[in-house]
Amino acid sequence: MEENSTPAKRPTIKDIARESGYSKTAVSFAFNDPSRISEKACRQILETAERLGYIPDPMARNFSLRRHLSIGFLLPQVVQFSLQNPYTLQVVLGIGNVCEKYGYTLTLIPPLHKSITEAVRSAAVDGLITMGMQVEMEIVSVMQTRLLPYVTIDGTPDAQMPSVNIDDEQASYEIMRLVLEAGHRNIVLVSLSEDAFASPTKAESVPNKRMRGYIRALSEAGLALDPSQVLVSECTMEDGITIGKTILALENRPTCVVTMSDIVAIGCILACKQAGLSVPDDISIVGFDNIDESSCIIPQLTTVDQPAKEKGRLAAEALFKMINKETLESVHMEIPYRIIRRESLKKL
Amino acid sequence: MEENSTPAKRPTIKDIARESGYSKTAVSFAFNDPSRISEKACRQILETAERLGYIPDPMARNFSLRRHLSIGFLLPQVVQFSLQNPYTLQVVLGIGNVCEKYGYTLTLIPPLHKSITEAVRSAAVDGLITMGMQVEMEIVSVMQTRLLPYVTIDGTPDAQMPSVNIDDEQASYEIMRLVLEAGHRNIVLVSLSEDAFASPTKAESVPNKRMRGYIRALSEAGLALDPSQVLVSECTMEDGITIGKTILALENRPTCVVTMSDIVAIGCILACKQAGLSVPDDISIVGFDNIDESSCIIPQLTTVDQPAKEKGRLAAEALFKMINKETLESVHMEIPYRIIRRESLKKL
DNA sequence: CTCATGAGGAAAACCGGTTTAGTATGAGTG
DNA sequence: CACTCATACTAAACCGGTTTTCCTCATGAG
Repeated sequence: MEENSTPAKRPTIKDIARESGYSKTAVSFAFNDPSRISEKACRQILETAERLGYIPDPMARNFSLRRHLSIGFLLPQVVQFSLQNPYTLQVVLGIGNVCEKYGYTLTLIPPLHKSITEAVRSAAVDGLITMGMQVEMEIVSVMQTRLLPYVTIDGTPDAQMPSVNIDDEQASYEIMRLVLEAGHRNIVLVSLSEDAFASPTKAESVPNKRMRGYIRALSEAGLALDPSQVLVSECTMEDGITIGKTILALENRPTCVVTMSDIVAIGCILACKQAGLSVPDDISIVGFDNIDESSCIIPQLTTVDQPAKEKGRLAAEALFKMINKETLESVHMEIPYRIIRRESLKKL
Repeated sequence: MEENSTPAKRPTIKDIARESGYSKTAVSFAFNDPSRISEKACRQILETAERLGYIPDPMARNFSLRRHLSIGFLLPQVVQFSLQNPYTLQVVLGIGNVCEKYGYTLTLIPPLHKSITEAVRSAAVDGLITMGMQVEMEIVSVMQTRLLPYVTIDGTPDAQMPSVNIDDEQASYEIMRLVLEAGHRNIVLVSLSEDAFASPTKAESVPNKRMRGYIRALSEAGLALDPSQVLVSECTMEDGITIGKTILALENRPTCVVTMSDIVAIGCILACKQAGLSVPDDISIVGFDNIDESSCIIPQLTTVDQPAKEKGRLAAEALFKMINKETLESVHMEIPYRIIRRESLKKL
């Protein structure tokens, strides 16, 4: 207010020190530990600060204290897709609740123009939660070099890689058995495209684990998997619709479509409805995740229930333990899932 | 790797300078502006950095460069509620897309234990987007004192308050006219509770503007508004269900419920379904926002379509203009809305 | 009276980068 | 040959806080 000619500059701790007649140290104490100075000094300093409009620079504080008070969530896809997938959203919610509890903010980190690697190099956070990460990835070594704590959800458990997962292979095996027991033999599988974090060896990626589960059930039933039975989809409803149309156009239309994501499954259902087909009378559809929408849509979706919010919560709690140095070793959490049988799978 | 006995410390620019035989300045140039040094020096420095596992500290860089490379979104409620409301989520998506474009991260800022004021004081961001903010609020003066650019969505336009809005009063007026034209006279209004940012004078808050629109339409039809006709709800589906039950228990059950939020309206619909009542045959329900779910639910919801993602986009674009000092004055954007007439409103 | 103690506060180092100001060297120029 | 200029580099200041170290002085105990 006083200095209205200059382009407006915030007062610093030094200004308050000078103006109040005390030292920088005293000003710092007035804000952080008033017991260290006299009441009179504290009062005068705070009054001066108020008068000059001084608010301690958060960046300078955090820099000095070597902390960010924020944890990062590395978006698996562009913002749009990531948050539009209810499964991912629930994960974010779980993380966010924990952040709230600890008084931290949650930084959403989109893959930058540059690259994900660059995003991780420059991320201003105390720890990072990622989805679908595997040890071989470049960003892992970046996080390690930065000594940045991290936890991955739906990634590959490893000594170097704290993780939160369900038993994807077993869950997939079980739901495929359900499909087979319902009498289906002509089945199309819809896998998920490995997203942003492309990796050389994806043997242990979630889509691969699930695929192994499917295949195991199929081969126990004496069925081999023909590559033409497998399609790949982005994890979006739009892509689910596209895939649905593709499937309906197949000359040998399957009796059941097994997807790795409810949001894709719902896309398929919509495609069927648009084509005038009935689910499950004309074609059965199976999902994965059990998002809220899956119990609302008609027909209700047969799927694997996995507690997304809980995954986020556990990952975040583990991350905070690491940030606070309460944990030294890499923890691996495997949480329960449930097979949910509903209308979209019909007995032949 | 070399120093495995000590508790692991990251090398700093000074270490690289010493180890490579060049100065800190040279190391800085090697990473930021290689043209300023010789190729040989650059090569040696980068090689040393690689060998020692040096990654420039983002915090120190940002501090030195006086920037955060992140913008903040002040959550209007706890994380859980904010992101579970599809309207808010779309706003976040719109903001996120712009952040992505500019290579910024998006920091979600929950109201801290401390207080929202404390959260804003210590937010490590280059600018802030808020919802429902009004000039009188304490956080506004904090942002001004911090010289932190900000834009509010669904807040009160003001010389001090850049904003993105629709014409809430007119939209509400129009949808209420629709209700009245359909013959309804026994109407209950469900307003929204003013959230976290309590304010002394809320004359211009969005709920109040909408209420004015409703009242104008009502009085034009010769109807006065009895306070008992107005209920207040949190902006969550759960609270919508509760409100719905409350309404159904009224002795003089209304023929139409007009809400200020689709998510609340959907809650009411669910409450009606649970009670075995038909919407709209037994009771009509009207919403606001036109979230995606509103066109999926049965009955489809009569509502006001407002472009949530676009609101987020515009707010973020304006904010970046302010951050980059391209705009000096406070901008106010008012964008179009559309009245959407669908099944949930029945003609009497 | 002497000495230990503790309170209150200041000076300076520190966090890890960027940037300004300045130096040494060698090439080009009239 | 003296002068200018560009190149390649360094030292030191700087960003705005926190924290360590140290000084001074008043107080109370022995």
